[in-house]
Amino acid sequence: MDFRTQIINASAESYEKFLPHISVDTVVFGFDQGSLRILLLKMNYNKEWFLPGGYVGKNEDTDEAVKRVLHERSGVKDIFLEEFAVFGNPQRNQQSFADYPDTLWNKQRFISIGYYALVNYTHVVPQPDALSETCQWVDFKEVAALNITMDHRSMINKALQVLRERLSHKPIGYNLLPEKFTLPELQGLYETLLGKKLNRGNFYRKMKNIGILLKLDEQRKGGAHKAPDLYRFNLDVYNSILQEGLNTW
Amino acid sequence: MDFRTQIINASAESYEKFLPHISVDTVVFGFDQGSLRILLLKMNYNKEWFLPGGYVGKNEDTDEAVKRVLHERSGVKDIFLEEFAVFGNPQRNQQSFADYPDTLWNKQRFISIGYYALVNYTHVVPQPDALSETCQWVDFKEVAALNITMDHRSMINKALQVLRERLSHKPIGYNLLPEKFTLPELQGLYETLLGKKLNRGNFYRKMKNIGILLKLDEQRKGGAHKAPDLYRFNLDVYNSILQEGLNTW
DNA sequence: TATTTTTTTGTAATATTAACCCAAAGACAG
DNA sequence: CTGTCTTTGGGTTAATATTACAAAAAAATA
Repeated sequence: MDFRTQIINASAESYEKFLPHISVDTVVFGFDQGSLRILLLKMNYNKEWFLPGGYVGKNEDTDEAVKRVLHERSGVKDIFLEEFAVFGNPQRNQQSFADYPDTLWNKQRFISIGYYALVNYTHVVPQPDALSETCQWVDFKEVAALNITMDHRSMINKALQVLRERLSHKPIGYNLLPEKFTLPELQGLYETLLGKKLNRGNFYRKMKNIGILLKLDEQRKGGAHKAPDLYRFNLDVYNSILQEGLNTW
Repeated sequence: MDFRTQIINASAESYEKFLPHISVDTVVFGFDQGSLRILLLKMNYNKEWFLPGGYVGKNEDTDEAVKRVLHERSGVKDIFLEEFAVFGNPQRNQQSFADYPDTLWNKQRFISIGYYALVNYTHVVPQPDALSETCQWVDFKEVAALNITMDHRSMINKALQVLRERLSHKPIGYNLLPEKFTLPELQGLYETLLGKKLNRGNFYRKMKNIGILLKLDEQRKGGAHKAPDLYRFNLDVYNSILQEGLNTW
């Protein structure tokens, strides 16, 4: 079955199952070896890259819709999700599928709800959908060079901007790091998310003062040089700060 | 024309003009005499209070839709707006209009995009719509005692929570205060938004260090006691910080 | 009308606390 | 031993909290 037939068949089904005019798109952040990565797909149709996304079932919660879509793309359930912006320009997907009939599901005007997700890189098995030639992790630094569809580039940038702002109000790391991790690894995560270096001594002290770290009685052996201490998060404290926020002012 | 006829007539028109299943609701914040107020309407139908809101035209930007709605409710154009959350629970408006036919526009499942607006209290002339008995400013402290429809109370709380978080990354006041204002007034605004007292000396120094204030060569006469200096915002600096954000970390 | 009282503003001086930077000590591989 | 990386501690600077006080203006008093 060729791409055209596929997408026209899917169209009819989508009108049945989903709310019209509403889509969700997700910027999935992963962290591996000190670099920030996002999950992208590449369309068969026009070879453009795009974010994992989908539509909201007629009786489905929007958050659940995103979780369903991400489970299909990554094999992971229970993903940490937050809405970060809505993209409601009526022209945003106007040029898409120009050579298809106007009644095609995909040619509707879509208001897209933007989510970001934080996932453990190692748990993800990227799975392309039927209309994509690939689904893979892309280093954030390489995103600038890609041909990205519609407004998905600005979605990515906005997601990171909002994530950075929330970084000063909420703890982060539980969803991006393995269960046991070292302080240099946590610092590396913050540095890549913020895009700048932080002072080591201050970072250690700050993290310890927040009170979300539990030092384990073991160390990460095997690497060259001194073995760093392993930590895990104190989930009680972590979650309560996620709720109440760190106070500024 | 009675309420029932009215709403059924409006229904047909809404199906023509608006995107289905999508609504916008706005928490309009105003500031007067040291107290925080929000704009609320009271439904004729069931006497419940609700936020000014509406629907998105089939070829209208979501932000524009909110501006249109707020212009109708307040007479004000060029309102400062930010999206703060999406409310997508499929049950959120389930009980509404139980005694009306299922085909009624208002009985659809709606995913609502939540905005907050910051407006100059004195510029607003509240205007009820055809289905409401009143549209008025309500002191934020009195909101808790009101009978509020659907999830609009949690919308209000969430709006204030997000606004407080953004307060440490963005300047505020230009949209809520008169053009010329005093430092005690600005401090009062921050205190009511944050819900706590701030130290005078530190607040003064902090504000002056940010560099968004211009001290005028005049004072607020007429009140009792010492006449405070008048200030206005340095809009160039103000807007650039709105864009780039105040840096934490 | 002149003077005092009261209250708030604007700012300075000081103490306390937190953030920041640097470098020494500890640990481990080679 | 040596080099490199992790931790920790000390010293410094910046931010915040506390206190104090003079200046200003309306209101009260004489």
